[in-house]
Amino acid sequence: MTKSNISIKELASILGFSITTVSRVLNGKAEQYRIKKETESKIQETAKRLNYTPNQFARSLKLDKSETIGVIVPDISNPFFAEIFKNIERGLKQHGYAVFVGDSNDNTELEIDLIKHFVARKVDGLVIAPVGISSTHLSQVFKTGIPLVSIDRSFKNVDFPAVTSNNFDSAKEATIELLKNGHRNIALIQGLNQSQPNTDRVNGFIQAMKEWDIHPDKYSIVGEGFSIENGFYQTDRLLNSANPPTAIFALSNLIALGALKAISQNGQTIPNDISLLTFDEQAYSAFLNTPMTTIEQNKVEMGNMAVKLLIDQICGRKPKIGSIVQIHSKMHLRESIKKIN
Amino acid sequence: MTKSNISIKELASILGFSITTVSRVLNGKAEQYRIKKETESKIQETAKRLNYTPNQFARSLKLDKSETIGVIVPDISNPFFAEIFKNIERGLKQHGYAVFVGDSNDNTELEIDLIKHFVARKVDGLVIAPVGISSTHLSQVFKTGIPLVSIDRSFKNVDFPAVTSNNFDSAKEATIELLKNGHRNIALIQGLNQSQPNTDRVNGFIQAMKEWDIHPDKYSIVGEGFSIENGFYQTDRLLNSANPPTAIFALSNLIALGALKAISQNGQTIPNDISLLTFDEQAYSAFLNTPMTTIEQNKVEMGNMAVKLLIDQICGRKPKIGSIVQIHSKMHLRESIKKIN
DNA sequence: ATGAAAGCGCTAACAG
DNA sequence: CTGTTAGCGCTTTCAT
Repeated sequence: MTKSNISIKELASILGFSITTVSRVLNGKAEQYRIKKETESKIQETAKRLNYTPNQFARSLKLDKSETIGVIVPDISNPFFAEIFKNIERGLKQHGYAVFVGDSNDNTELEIDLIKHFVARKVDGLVIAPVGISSTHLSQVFKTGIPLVSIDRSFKNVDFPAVTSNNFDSAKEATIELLKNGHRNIALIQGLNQSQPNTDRVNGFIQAMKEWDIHPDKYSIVGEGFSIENGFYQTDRLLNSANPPTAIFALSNLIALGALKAISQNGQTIPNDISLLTFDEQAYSAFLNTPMTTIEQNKVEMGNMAVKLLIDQICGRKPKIGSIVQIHSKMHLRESIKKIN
Repeated sequence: MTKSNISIKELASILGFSITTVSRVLNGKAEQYRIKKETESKIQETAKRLNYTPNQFARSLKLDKSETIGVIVPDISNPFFAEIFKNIERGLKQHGYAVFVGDSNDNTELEIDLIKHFVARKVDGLVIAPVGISSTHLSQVFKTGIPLVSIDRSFKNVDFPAVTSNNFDSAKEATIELLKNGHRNIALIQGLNQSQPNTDRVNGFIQAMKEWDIHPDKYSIVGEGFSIENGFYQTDRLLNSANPPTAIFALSNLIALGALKAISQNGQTIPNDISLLTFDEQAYSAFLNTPMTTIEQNKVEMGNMAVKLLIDQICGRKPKIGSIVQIHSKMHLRESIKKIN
């Protein structure tokens, strides 16, 4: 239904030049084909005056590329993904791409569906924050030759590049912060088991404990999802257990929110009764009654790197097999950790 | 660079039918052209087997429509817009559209730019959460025949439809809640002056005051932006003024966050020292030290309605001039308002 | 019940 | 320095 604009053909006939010449000028190839300066400026000027815009479909059909990228996230209403996305969109736009978004709603079927959809529309590349654990569908598209980068989550034994946070190191660093403050009986509330970021974080936690010679009997690892409910349930259970922890390490902001609720319902306060530390800096983190110590993933860098890795592929620079770029996170030390002896 | 799929031409030659026949079957027009059942099923079957997918560009070029919608938001990392967007994307996908997103970064120039970009890509329609106060560029595209609906903000004297919250009514209702609890000296901290939602909310507030016969000298309206900084600055000022308010009504979640900080820095607590009420329900609203009373806009309904209004236009149902659909908001009464006498 | 052929708007190989 | 022309993959008018 879009109102049809002027075509290159009409433009040519109005100007009295051939289609080719017009096309060349409009594609910045005047120099290359030694087109007269006068001709060039005349064409440029009339094109502008008549508000000529090239028909993308004809272009894409001819060139077999769309100048379009598909981005898929598990949940765009999650600020973490929204912020990453914002940076990806900005970067891609600067490179002249329009971006399709799909929200997979944390559902692999939907993710596969979206990929097909985008492939049918001949996107020049794909940036995907994958739902989960399986990656075969991703390898499949990548093998058909579509540039691809995965973000937030990576996979083993896979050809396409990924950008993630340094989950292992930052979890370890955060744990050490707890240890330095005298905590030993620490409870880690984890997110989705088996997902790569969760595994890395858990391993970082365990490594710190190992290095400080804390016996596994001393601490606990519980939980099974990045949700408020999981955070609430586990914290409530921990607080009412025989040997409640002195500190809780939550692996996501939602888990922390659930923990907050359980702590307050149990009549306890942070950090007097219990210390709390969490992944994911949020706008409100510093504004909670007790400003929260958090680990902030660098969403700007992650987005930028994803764009770079994608553009590299599009320009024919093949990624090193299994290349995973880790972006450094940053800890915000605030008042939710109590020093004990 | 996308790996070229099989074309209708190849398909035809493999099958031994003409391109025309194949095209007809694949477009579900077998019946209409009385194509033999046998022929039809043979074509369908091979198409599926060879994994044929039509080339969208060729289709779009021929049909002059893209089955694509452009959506523009001022800030996708703002959960309010992200959630609305999520619903829009879902609805549009169900109608077979792919959706381009643009983030205007609260900048009208960028918004105009994105519109041009999307128009050049011949989107079949546009959903825009406009940055601001001017709407001439919107009227312009709409006049060229591109279906358009604006969301969150509406404009006067404009032909395209809009969906917003019932800002006036919900602000009035919220104010009355404060009044019923005995508050008179209320400070309203507003957002972007002159923007339609802000104006409506301020007017709702004033109307409530009028109906309760509260003289304008009693209350105050301050502030000039939907930001944390504005919330902090104004609250700090109010708390240290000669006649501090007993309640603050914040017109956005960010303003409330700033207020929270100022209140805590001044050594005061909610609701003992001061009551607080705010627009925008957030994941953390109920988890703050004092669970916050909020006004939640119905983002699901807003998104769905925007999709409906757009599809209506695409299907040729012209919108009533100046039609603005208002979606009802909902108040969450929690513990941040103190009853005083 | 099926096909031939034109044409959507553009680029690029080939031809001066 | 500029032009002619083929063809990208599809839909559709006109023929048969």
